[in-house]
Amino acid sequence: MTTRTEPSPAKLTRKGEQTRQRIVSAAAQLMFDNGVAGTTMEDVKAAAQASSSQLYHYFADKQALVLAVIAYQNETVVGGQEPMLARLDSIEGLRTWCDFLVQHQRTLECRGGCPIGSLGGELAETDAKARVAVSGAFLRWESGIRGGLRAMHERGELTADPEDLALTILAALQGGLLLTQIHRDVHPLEVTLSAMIDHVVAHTVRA
Amino acid sequence: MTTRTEPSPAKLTRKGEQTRQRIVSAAAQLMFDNGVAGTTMEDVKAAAQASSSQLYHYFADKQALVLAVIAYQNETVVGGQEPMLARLDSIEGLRTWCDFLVQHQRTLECRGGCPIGSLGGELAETDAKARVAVSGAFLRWESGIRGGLRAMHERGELTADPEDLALTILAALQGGLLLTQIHRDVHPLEVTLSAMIDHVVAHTVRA
DNA sequence: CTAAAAATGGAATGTCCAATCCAAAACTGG
DNA sequence: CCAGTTTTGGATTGGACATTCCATTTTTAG
Repeated sequence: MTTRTEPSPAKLTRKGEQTRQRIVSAAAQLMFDNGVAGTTMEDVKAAAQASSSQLYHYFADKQALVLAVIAYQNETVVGGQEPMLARLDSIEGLRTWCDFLVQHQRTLECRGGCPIGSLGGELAETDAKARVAVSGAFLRWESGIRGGLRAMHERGELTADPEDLALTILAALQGGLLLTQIHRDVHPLEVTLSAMIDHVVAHTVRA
Repeated sequence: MTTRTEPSPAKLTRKGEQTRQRIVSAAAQLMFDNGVAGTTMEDVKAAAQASSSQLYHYFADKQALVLAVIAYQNETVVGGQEPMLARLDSIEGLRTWCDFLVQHQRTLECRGGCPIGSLGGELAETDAKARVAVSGAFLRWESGIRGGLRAMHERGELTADPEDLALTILAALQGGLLLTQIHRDVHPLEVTLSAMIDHVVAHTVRA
């Protein structure tokens, strides 16, 4: 017998799937722009061009929608970066990734911070499920970073512990993003990531 | 003529000052525990043993109370750390500070994250005044860290730029705190701060 | 083609909560 | 001690917002 832990709404038509997606991505955008508390179900309804029935047909309540948004950002943000993370097995790849992150913040005018970190910070103390979901997203992200570093390590180019290094880089990124968001200035992110590159280089032996 | 930018409630009796303080510190604790959105004025009323009249006598609205809480945490958290930050002019002092931060998180069972960073993350996109206030608190914090590093630099013990280093350390601390909060595990903070110490040491010439 | 299941429309409900108001009490300065 | 100011009590209000409900339309599967 299979234990049904998830109250998944059974079947989902193609159309249903589309509507659900429309709701989730609209909610994700709104929550990125205005925070979870700053986003009402009415806002989501309007942005997704949906009705109350639709919202509550696909999601039991707002919390369920929030969980779906976290999963969505996990896929979008972390998943979307994985190709680039796969090239983190060289200083060159690391530089490319950092440049991308800084450039992305410039594009956003330093608004919103990290889509995942922001959700985590806002929900950690009020929604245990959300906290765990964000935790999972961070683990996946960390794992992506670790992959390349591990390769460098196994090739003997990196002397430091790839595990610790990956965790440090993710933390520095999160902190840099937060300061950049608060100050509305990319400088903190630039300096912090630059220091991380420096830090990795310091533990690298010449090619 | 003096421009009155602040709608400060003019005179404040000793008793009034006490009541105000009681409200702010109760609100600060609640907002640390449950977030701003998760804290209602009723909660504050109950915790501070105050009435509606009192809340709205001392604060125009919830946003004004939030600003007061940010100022309070600025004093409490950053101000409270300044004695320790003053000793950041040696690796020894840096280690002591980091140990304190980690130990503090252990005491809190990794709950709440950074009292200032959390407020910033939650409010940055919805309350411009709050964002600026948090920005100020971070600048003060950064300045505190920078002081000691600058001393080391001027003594010729530190080769790296104290400005950039201070910013990096603050970012790493914030990121480490966030990950520690989300994962409910001090490990991320420990590893990250440890890497920062390592990073500073790498730019230090022997005594 | 038809019955069951899924998707949708849209009004309605009830709760929560920030903010207001009218007095009354306590305190301050002269 | 007295007039003015500050502080407090506590009921009330008005709106925002999550959620529910019932009817209707659309889609799926056999």
